[in-house]
Order: sequence, then structure tokens, then C-alpha cells
Amino acid sequence: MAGDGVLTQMIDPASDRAVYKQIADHLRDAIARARLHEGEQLPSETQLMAHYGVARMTIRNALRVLQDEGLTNTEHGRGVYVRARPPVRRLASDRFAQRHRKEGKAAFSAEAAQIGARPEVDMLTVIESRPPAEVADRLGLADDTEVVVRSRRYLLDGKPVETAVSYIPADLARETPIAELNPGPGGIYARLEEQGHTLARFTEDVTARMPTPEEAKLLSLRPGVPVFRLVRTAYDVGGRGVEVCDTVMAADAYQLSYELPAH
Amino acid sequence: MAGDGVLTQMIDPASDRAVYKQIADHLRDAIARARLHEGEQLPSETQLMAHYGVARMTIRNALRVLQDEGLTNTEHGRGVYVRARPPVRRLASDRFAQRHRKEGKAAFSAEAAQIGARPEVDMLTVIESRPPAEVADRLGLADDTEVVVRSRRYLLDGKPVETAVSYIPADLARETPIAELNPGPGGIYARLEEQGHTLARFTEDVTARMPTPEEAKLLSLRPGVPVFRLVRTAYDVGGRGVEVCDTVMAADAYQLSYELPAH
DNA sequence: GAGTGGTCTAGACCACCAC
DNA sequence: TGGTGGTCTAGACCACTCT
Repeated sequence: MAGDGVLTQMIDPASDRAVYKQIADHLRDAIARARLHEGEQLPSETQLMAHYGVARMTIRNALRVLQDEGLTNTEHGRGVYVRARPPVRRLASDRFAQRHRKEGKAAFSAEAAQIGARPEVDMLTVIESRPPAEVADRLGLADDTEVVVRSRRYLLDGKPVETAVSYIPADLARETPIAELNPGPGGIYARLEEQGHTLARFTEDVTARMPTPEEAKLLSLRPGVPVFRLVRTAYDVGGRGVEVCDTVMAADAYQLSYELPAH
Repeated sequence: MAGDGVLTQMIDPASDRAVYKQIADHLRDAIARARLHEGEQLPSETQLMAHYGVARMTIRNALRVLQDEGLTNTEHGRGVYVRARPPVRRLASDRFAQRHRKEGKAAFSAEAAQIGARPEVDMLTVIESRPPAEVADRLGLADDTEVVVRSRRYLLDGKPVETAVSYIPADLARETPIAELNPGPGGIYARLEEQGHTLARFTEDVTARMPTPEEAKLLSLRPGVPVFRLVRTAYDVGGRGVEVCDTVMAADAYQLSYELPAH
């Protein structure tokens, strides 16, 4: 039977620890020791009930603990599986270096090429509206200044990995390719530079939290996977904020790498 | 009664959406619209059962959804409360700049001073052992080279906020203050520089995930709060890796800020 | 159709907290 | 002591997946 090799330990009725927690401990231990390896099916709820002699709710509570820890992956009608970690994408701190733009590639497609995946963008919209207060602040604009808002979702090999919303002051973007669905080779940063807004630096503010239900849906997130929220601000050589990009990414698919000066 | 002002909507029996999800939606909405504000108590399970006319398990499933999203905070014997977001600590990318060390302050105490909190370190241990493969790799050492391992937990105003484990090649640390419990003013980076290992740069690799049970305990994490894992490597002017620091932090208490070059 | 997990009921007893 | 959430039982019916 599926994964029944792990059904060796029993409940300690003398223990103060809740039964469902003991069962969760057993299963977590089996995963840690690779008695249950990646992708392997756990014993079914029925099997676990029979083995431990407890009610179904108790088993389900135990399985929920593992789910919340991100250790398992439940598939309705199929079973519970040890989660296989997705390949991690490393985002290096030089990913917005000018040399990439000069090669005509936007950051995302440059990245995708590097790992041999097929990049794709969908749910692309471009509108003009007023910026959220937080964005207006970063761009040094009044709240009622119009900005061009570019929203999109990025996919790799057909799987959604990241949502992004860019805000560009309307006076920089209006009637330029930046306000078009396709901004052309090198992406919007290349267009900004062509217009004389040579980019000097970026700041990135990184937070992590559990996803909202909408984000979970958009990114096909499994339960127990947090998201990174990364807000990047681009500044031109004059020190003006020329773009804010608000991105949300599945945290289990990314490692962010940065260089810090020591001086 | 506590929060009973939110008990206005009812279940739609015609809807395909599970009853517990509908109830979770109602409560989430009430929180989002601030009909339930920060720190306010939600209606009790008994009240919710009576209002919606469902079994307790259904209510508990709904409350679990909010818990998993990090929106609420359950206190046994007291009630369920809208989570108050802790004050966020912003970690700037210049936090390891030499000027801070020159002032005789380690990064953590400099930070604490800035926000007017009382810094504290506990559970401090210093041992000598072999580095994990990942660490050996970053330090450019063979797996069997000894390193000095400094483990500690940082607290602000008595609350644990971060665990950290530093690895320093034994030939740099042995028989120096770095291998002592108290490394002296400016911390271990100041000591490394005194020994001629002037620091040139750091790299930081950031990931986020749900905490292990041990981490949840060490950091007093509430359910639904992910952790940042930040692995920092310090390099001296000769390009040698001189320290790896592996830290785990409650993600809801931090915002990491970085500067990226555009050239 | 057989087996899986998803939802839901209607109870029970317990541990913790505030009064 | 009464109210709160924590754990657990023993059922039921449903939706999904695979064969």
C-alpha cells in the first residue's frame, strides 16, 4: 500500500501531546528521514485511521498540520503527497544591469533564457489612473497626478510565477510605447532611457506574507506557501523616481540575492 | 456582544461555494472594511453557530481559513481577535556599513537604538565544529575544515525577533575574541577587520517559507506567519569569504530594503 | 465502481481565562 | 463559575480520480 512502510509508530496515550500532533510528528519525521521521499504518497486517511485507531477528524487535523508547514500537497480524489520542491529561480542583484537591456531583453525574458524556460506574459492591461498613496510617495508625486499602470502576469513553461504592476508617471509614458501593450525590445526601462531618463539605481523593498485568496488563485499557489512582495523603484540620474513596480511571487520558487557594500 | 455588529450576512444555500468558505469570506470582508478593526474580538464560535445555523466544525473551518491567512490571532479561553500588525523593522542595505562598526556598535544594537527598543541576546553558544556543506561552499572551505559556530537569539524589548548562526573559519577566529561569548565592541566584523581582514562586500540570499515547529517556538510565531531566511556572506578585500551568517526572522516584523545598481 | 479527500452534523469532554 | 477555544468521536453525503 502507498507509504505504509511509515506506519510503525503508535500513539503514546500517556503523553500530554495531542494525538493529532503526535501523528503529525510521526509523519513529519518520516518525511525528514526520507522514509517518505519527495513525491511519494502518504498513507490514506482510511489507512491512518485504522493504524492509529482514531477518528477521521483526528487524522485530518494531523494532515492539516503538515499541509500548513508546506510539507505536503493534497490532491482531491488522489491522495496526499510529499511536496516536491519546485526548482528555485535565483534573482541576482545585477538583473537590471544595463547590459541586459542593451541586448534587447527585458529582465524576465533574460532570466527565462538563462534557465531554458519558455517565458510568457498574460493578463496584460495598460490603463491610466491615480496611483496608490504608497506609490505616489515613492515617485514623489501628488496623489492626484495621473500614472500609467501596467499590470501583467508572468509564466514560465505555462506556469504562473509572478504578478507585477508597474506605475510610471503619465508625463513620461503617455503617447510613448510604454503606454502600449507591447513596449518593444528591452522593455520599459529601455524606453525610459531612450527618452533621456538614464537609470541610475533601483531600490527594492522585500516583504513576505501569506497570500490572499486572489493571489493564491492567480499564482496557482498550494496551501502553506507564502509570497514575496517586492516593490522596486527605479530612479534616473537626476534622482527622480521614474517607475514603481509592485510584484508578488511564490516564495518557494525564488531566492533573492543581493550585494551589499561594506564601506 | 463582541463584534456582533458583523453578523449581518447569511449563507447562500444555492451557492456552490462551501459554507465555511462563505463564512470566512464574510469575516474577511468585515476585517478588510474595518467593521472589525485591529485587536477587536470576533464573535465567538457559539455566536457564529447560532447566527449561521451550522455545526461547530463548520465555524472552526471558517476561522481556520482566516488564521491561515494570518488575519486573526486565537487565544485559548479568551477568543479570536483581529491581528494587530507588529511594528515593521526596516533593514536597510547599508546596515553593515563600516561607519556603524567604527562607532563600536554591532548591527543589531545600532538598529535597536534607532527605533528606541532595548536590544538583548540570549541562548548564546560558541562551539567549534565542521560546517554544513552549503556553508563550506560559500566560505570556499573543504567540508572537513573546522569553523567557529556562534549561535544566538536576538530580542527587542524582551520579544524574540531573530535567530542567527554565524560560521567563521577557525583559523581566523580561534584564540581571538570571536571565539569568546562576548566578542567586544562593534561585533565580530570589527574584530575581523582589526586582524587585517578588511571587509569589502556582503552577499545576502533571501528566501521565505513557513517556519518549522522549532522556529515557531523560538520566535514565538503565531500561526500563519512565514519566516525570512537570510544567509549573508562577508568577503574581505582579498575576496575571501570570512563569515557566513544564517538568520531566521518573523516575516511580519521585517521589511528588507536593498539598493541595486543600474549600470 | 472503488478509493480518495472535502464538507458537514451533533454530540462529548477538556483546558484556559476572566470574573 | 460560565464562557472561550482545543480536542475527539462516529457517523453522513459529496466531488474527484483512476480503472
